[in-house]
Amino acid sequence: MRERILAAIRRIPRGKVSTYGAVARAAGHPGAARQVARLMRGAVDLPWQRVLGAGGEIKLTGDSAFEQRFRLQSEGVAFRGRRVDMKRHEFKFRALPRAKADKRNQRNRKEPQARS
DNA sequence: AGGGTGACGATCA
DNA sequence: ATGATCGCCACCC
Repeated sequence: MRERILAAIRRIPRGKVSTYGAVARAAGHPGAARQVARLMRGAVDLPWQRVLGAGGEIKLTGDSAFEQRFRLQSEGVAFRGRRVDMKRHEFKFRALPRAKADKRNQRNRKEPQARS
């Protein structure tokens, strides 16, 4: 579970954001939003600032909340009041990594290797 | 086993 | 918009 979640978070591109719940679902663990958050507390090398609460709200408190906002604005993410303008910056994951891989293969499928 | 906790989320007053 | 409530789930006493 840990790896799938971290992988999902790392897929969020610069200038885009997602939510704890969406990351959990994308990793194949619907309902595990809290675990996503928990997991980020020790993880290094992670674009943690791109993960927000539902609706684009920053769930951190105190200084870290300010830092998250600062880092997001630094990469071009616009806020509307206290929340991120999800309309413009929400990153949509493509189903499960599994299904995703299949689709990708299907599309790139043109190798005339089917002979024998 | 039992109870409390949280970078959550959906719902309702 | 704000606060309360409840469901959820892995951890940690």
